[in-house]
Amino acid sequence: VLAAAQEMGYHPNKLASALVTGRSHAIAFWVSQVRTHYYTEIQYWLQDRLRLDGYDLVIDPLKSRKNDQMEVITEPALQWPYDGIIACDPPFDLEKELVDSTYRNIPVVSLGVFYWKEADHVGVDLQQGTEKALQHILISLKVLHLKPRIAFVAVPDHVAEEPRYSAYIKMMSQKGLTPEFIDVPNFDRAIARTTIKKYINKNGCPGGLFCFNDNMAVGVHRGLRDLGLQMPKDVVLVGCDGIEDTIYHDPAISTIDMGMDQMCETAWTFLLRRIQEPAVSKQTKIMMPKLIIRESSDFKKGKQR
Amino acid sequence: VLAAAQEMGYHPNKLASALVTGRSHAIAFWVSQVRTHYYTEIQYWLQDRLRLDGYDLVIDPLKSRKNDQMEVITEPALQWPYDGIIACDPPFDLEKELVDSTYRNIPVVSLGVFYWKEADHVGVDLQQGTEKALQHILISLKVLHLKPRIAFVAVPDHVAEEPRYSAYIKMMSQKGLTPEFIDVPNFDRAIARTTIKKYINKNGCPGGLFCFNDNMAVGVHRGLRDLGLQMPKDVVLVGCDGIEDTIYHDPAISTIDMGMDQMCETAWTFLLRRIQEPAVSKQTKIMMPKLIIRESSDFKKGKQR
DNA sequence: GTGAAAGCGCTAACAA
DNA sequence: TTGTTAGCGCTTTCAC
Repeated sequence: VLAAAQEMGYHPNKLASALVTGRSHAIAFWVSQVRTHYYTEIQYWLQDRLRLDGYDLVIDPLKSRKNDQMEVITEPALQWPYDGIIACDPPFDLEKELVDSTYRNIPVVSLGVFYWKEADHVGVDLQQGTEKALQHILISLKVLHLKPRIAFVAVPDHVAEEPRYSAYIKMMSQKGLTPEFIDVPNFDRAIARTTIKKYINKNGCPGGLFCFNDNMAVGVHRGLRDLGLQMPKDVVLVGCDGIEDTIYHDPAISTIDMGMDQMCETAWTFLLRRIQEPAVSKQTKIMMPKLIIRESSDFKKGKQR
Repeated sequence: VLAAAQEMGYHPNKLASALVTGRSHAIAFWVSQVRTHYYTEIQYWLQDRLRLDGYDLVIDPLKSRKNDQMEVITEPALQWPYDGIIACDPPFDLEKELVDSTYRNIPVVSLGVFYWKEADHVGVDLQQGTEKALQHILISLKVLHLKPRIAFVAVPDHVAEEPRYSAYIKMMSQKGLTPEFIDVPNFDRAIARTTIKKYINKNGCPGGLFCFNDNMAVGVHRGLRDLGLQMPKDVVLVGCDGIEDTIYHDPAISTIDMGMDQMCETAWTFLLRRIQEPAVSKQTKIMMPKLIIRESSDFKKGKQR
């Protein structure tokens, strides 16, 4: 009988079953910064993982094209009756939506550097990660006889309540150094590349550069190479996120590894648990990132070259 | 009234409406090679574009984890009653499924280097693209006084009925050169990196390297740099796909640009048309890729360095 | 055990 | 125009 059904091209209609059971087996993935490899890697991890449990991940970017090319934050569509929502670095102004969805009994788990403290979340303690990175940069600068000038490369609007930012400020004042900001208008690699070049031509090159994320670090890396600057001999570079690409640039880029695999795994465990047991008490985990030292900042490598 | 509905947290249930109208506004995206930036870029293009027309893209990878880490090709789930399917470089053994879905009246459009000739498709003529690339490599080799040894870096299983492969064979015999294959077990960047190093240590370095795709080109690029080889002075490198990352490596990697944006736009136009008018006659387009010459193969740059 | 019937939340067709 | 109703394809329940 089943074989005959197969032959006739029968496929069960998931829609109908979802309608009656109230379980769509669809999970929404909310992202605001879609077009960076960091979010892509997270998406892959999640997708792969959810599939093992028979769930689909529907990407629901919080940005979209208006008119022709502009990108604006939109309200999440939430059209499907999702069984759950995974919110990746949700913007703070979205908390309302998050409340709404828990009100509608759609479980939410947020993950990343930003997270929603009042619900299940998997966070990353970038305060510590950043401190380690800056300490490492300072040592490298000393060994390589570079000037103790460490600049922070970031998009100014995204710096409020930011652990990277506050750790940077704190560390600079602790060490008696002047904070130096290289402001980039957006997260584009191309913009980072041109911005760093303009900045250095105008202000000279800081000894160390700490970038908000790896995407910008890649752009900055390229800009430095355009100027013929060598890492770590002339300047020490460290990014943040831990995307795989950082390995393949030359020199390989040091970064703060957020441990995406663990982060995703834990977030999904939390969400699945809450789907199955809505009343379970709040689930929380804060992860410790790891500093990965590569050629772009490693003074040992610097001496050889 | 509508305001009141909003207040009470009413959201229409897309499932129910889809069930009755027979329109889910969900499009399946079939990919076999998910974890490369090429497919990611395509996914972004499509997602962004579909959203303008109110459609969701559900990623339906044709590979998934078996047991713990193995990846195997699975039958596409096709659980949702998709309004259409976008099949990106579908493997030939999947044609049966594609027939099935058209039989079930789900429109399919395939796009990429591989495509399904019997239905709507947007193809890319890589035969021509590869020829241009190889001609360019030959010129660079001559100008840079490198030996006329051009190797093709690819995964052997994926080379059957392949325009890159056949164009390479053809061009080599035309020029009286011996084809040289660097076989890489899979599409991983890490594998490409180690493989190229082993190969060169054993066989010496070819003057030119043509890589099956940009992902492998990035791995190869890194391997060459590990060996201290300089591009294009010591070896000339060209990839294929046109992913943005190729710009950011140093030296920037030459590539064959498939014109993803145009490809995606056209594919979606075709699919939407067929959804609205199922009887429309077969829609077909073959695009011409562009060779983008960058530092990794540009003899002009080569002389400066 | 096997079979009929109710109903999930909508839309579309029809009646008033 | 407005209100009522049938039914999309399943699952679940309840009767047999």
